[in-house]
Amino acid sequence: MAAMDIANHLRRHKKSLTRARAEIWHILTQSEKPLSPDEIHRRLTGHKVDLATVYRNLRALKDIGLVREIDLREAFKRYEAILAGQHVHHIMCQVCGRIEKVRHCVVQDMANAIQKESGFTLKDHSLECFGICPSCQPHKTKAQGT
Amino acid sequence: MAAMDIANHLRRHKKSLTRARAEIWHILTQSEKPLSPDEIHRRLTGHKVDLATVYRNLRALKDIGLVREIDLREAFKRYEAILAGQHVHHIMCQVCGRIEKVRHCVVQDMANAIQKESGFTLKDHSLECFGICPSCQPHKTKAQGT
DNA sequence: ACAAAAATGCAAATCGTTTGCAAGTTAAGC
DNA sequence: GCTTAACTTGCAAACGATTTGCATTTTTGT
Repeated sequence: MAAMDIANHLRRHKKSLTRARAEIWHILTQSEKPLSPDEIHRRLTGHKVDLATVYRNLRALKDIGLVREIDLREAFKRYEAILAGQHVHHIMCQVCGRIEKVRHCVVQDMANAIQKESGFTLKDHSLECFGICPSCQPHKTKAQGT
Repeated sequence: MAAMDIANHLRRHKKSLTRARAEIWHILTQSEKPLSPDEIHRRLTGHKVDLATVYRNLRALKDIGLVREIDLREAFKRYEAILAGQHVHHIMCQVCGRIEKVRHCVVQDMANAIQKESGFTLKDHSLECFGICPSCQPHKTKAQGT
């Protein structure tokens, strides 16, 4: 999704390109990691934008495919801009909380196996990883479910 | 985790094997799919157990590795018993909500790639799939982020 | 059986997120 | 540019899942 296209993309879905929307989109595209609604809200600099508006816009952007919602087992969800159809997963350090992107993904390889095993057609998936980042090694952490 | 071992496992962690705990564990081991705290609560038949107690026990069981917490993009989390070190993922039908297990998992194959790419050591991951189950084909659904 | 530790019920509190509504902003056509 | 309909926003209240304080009850280890 090129930055230029956002206005058209919104228009196609009968959505307006509002100041809040533009600012939120800009913040997301500039961030190296997915952000929580609250983090986004705190980064808004211009005119006052209500947190409820941030939530409403994140949902709107998600609904039309501009934004991805990510669950890293925190108390809240995170959001990131979907750029150029990229397929991204994340790995979060269980010690320091650092979040990085993981571009390698083998899940599509599972599609056939899943199709055979369950008869489901795979449409989408969430894959989030947890581990220990280089600077936190060799800490130990408690086991977690998968 | 053999059913027999639960008492010992709890004892090792200074936890008691209470009636509520035993009942919740039984319900989880008998379920074919992960259950929400509320579903578990409603399935409790014996003496009255408060919903808060269900939450406290699920957390306790999760903390000592007997239970796995699962996020299927619903408003709540689901929980399932971890039996015999099984490694399980899930696929939920985007049309009817049916949930099935997916035993095939290729994520471990990603470990090396992730290690190289980010320097993280992979400790754990969440992989939940969404698609269309056999009886709901060939419905169409809106796209979702990954 | 006892004392100490752990768990429970109940009610209130949290906290992320959503919603109703009146007022403000944006889009589309003229 | 102006006008109206459609879409958004701020604000406050509502929500729903989950958590917590505390007095009481149950379980544990001896």
